[in-house]
Amino acid sequence: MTERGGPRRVRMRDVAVAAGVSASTVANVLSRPDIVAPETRLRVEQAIRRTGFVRSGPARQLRGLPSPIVGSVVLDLANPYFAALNRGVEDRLAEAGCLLLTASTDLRPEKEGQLLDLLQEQAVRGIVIAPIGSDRGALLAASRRGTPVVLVDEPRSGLDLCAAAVDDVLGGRLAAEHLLALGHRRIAYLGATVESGTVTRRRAGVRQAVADAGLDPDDTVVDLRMVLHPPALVDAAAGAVDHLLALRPAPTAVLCLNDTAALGVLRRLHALGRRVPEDVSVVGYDDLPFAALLSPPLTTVRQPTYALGRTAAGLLLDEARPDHTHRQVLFRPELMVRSSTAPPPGEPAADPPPPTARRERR
Amino acid sequence: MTERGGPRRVRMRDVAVAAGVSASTVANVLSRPDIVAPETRLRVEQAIRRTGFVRSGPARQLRGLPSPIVGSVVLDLANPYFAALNRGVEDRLAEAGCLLLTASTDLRPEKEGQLLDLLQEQAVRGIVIAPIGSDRGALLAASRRGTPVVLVDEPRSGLDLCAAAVDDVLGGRLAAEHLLALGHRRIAYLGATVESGTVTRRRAGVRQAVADAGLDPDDTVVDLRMVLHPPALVDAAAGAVDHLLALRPAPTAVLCLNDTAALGVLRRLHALGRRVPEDVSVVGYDDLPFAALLSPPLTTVRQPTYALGRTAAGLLLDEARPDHTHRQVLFRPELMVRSSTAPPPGEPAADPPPPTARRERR
DNA sequence: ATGAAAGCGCTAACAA
DNA sequence: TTGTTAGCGCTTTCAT
Repeated sequence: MTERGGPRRVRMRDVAVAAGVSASTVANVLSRPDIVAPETRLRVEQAIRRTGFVRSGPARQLRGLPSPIVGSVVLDLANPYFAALNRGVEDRLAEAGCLLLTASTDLRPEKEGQLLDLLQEQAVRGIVIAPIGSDRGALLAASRRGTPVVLVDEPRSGLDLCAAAVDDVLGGRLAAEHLLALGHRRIAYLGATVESGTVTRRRAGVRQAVADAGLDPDDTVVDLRMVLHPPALVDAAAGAVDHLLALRPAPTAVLCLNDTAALGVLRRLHALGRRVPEDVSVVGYDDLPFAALLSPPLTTVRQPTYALGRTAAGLLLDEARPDHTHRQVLFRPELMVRSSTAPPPGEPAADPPPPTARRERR
Repeated sequence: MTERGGPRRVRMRDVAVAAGVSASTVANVLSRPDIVAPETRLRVEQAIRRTGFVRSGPARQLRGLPSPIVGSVVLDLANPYFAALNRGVEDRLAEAGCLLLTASTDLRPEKEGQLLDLLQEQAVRGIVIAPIGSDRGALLAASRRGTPVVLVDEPRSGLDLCAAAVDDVLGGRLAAEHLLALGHRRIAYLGATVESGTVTRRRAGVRQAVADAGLDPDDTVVDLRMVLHPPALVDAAAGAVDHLLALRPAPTAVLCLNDTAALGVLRRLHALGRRVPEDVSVVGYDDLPFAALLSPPLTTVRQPTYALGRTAAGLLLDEARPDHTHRQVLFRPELMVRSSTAPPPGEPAADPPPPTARRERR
């Protein structure tokens, strides 16, 4: 139908011939138009358009020019949290003319390792990664070999890398302090058997808050761990509710690893006829757009997701500068108190929320 | 601290020297290990590990090997619909050892054009695109020049390209038929001033259904169009509610362009003290995970989002086969009837929903 | 202002 | 079984 024999890619040479000049002149028109005679330039530009020439990125990279591609490795791009984070990264990079190549690890360290190799093979400009494996060695090695690596959602912990993270321990503390102030003394923390560092650190924050309140974390905090992956997170969370309700003494509140899990928890509690927050209090994490509109509106911890992504990208771009030094940017999470939390059953009126909390304006 | 003068990338030559062989032997160890003497192979493999060698993708591409990178161009990756779609694309590609490079157009045709150029410049293996501009010429040109292009969320319409799409007209029809059967005779369609083809086609489906019911679409369907971009979608949708309520005669139902917009509509209606569905019925689109958990649970149109992404990726991978012929895969949307829709105020009991609808199991 | 030439790191055909 | 060689398409001196 169209030309036979596979559409040969148009090269600079072809344009040169079409314009009656040499290849280097074509190159000059593209890279330093000012040093080409206006009339020649015009001829070349027309030839470029006429032939549909697109220059070859791979060839340019081979010549030593930097790739415009940055890699992003997240836990799961279908998770709205990472989607928003990634959008922040993408936007900041776009301002620098860069593109973002994203892949999900599904919390599997071996997949993370493969992706890291693949990205280095592509000679990307750098990598933004929310790591799951504990193998920081591979990250350090990549960085040392010339592929800058920026941690996101994970603190620097003394590593020779840049990092953009949220204070997860604080996030856990804020949520726990809120529940403790309401009078809860038996709190479930819904995590997973395989979970990211963020989730683990928040649990530590919860336990800290409990200890600071003079209570024993081992008595007060109940560890609930979902087995993920075959079931979708929201369903696994729903399933966890049955375990929760079977516990004795029964927890009066659940802290969920994120809003999506809270969604599943609410669904199952509704289905079982338990009232939220009268019978059980539920707290989410992330403050996704839908959190404020669930029934009841979800108390949750807000993270500056998009800004986090932008910041990580900014740190990565900065690595190209000669005077760059690795650094960490740490954001603060914020408790959003809504209607899914209340004093436990049989408790008098609540204390006021702690000063760090923000009660939502209408 | 580490080596001085920038960490020079390790090349095949370096490995060859370290192993005391030639570069081609190293290449052979990597590409056809079986033709290398076991003992030599071992020496080379050790040298590879010792030196931290990573082969150069750009150089391989220049030699004519295909890039493992596929480009994905969506309207907005922060939109959970596209995030899920993209995850489908990513997973299918991963099975073929490919990586996905995603960028958002924000519904801006000029950004779409730039991205297309950038991706072709990178000599990606192919492009999956949810197009916004009407400039199919650029897509066709890219395809003809050797970068396969697969349309997603957009029908083929006779173009010489593959496409994976959902029947949007049908989706609009289903939603409208449901409302008509409930007795609604004045229905608002909440779209945008700049909207994707999907949204436009659904409106057409709505009008068709109305016409088929013997009513005049111009009287029955009210066009509500949000100005997007400065305000986030959910806020813009909330704002549109005020316009909606000012209309005379007032619509008794709103069809929203997606679930996120429906979120905003519900929020504002609640804030204004209107009851859903008693005063106004609301219908979303996409059936995102939170839709079933809003108050009230949202009637919406489900799309096979993840499958759509997988299919698109599959079509793209198929383009590499010599006997490939372009084709379209069309999915059917499905109406999910929940509690945000009911007969209009002052209407007797509802007719049963049309046979295409699915009433959710508890 | 333009062109000739070298070479980036790799692969594949061919020679040894 | 291993090594030699000739480019892939481009950028960049360095002539002209």
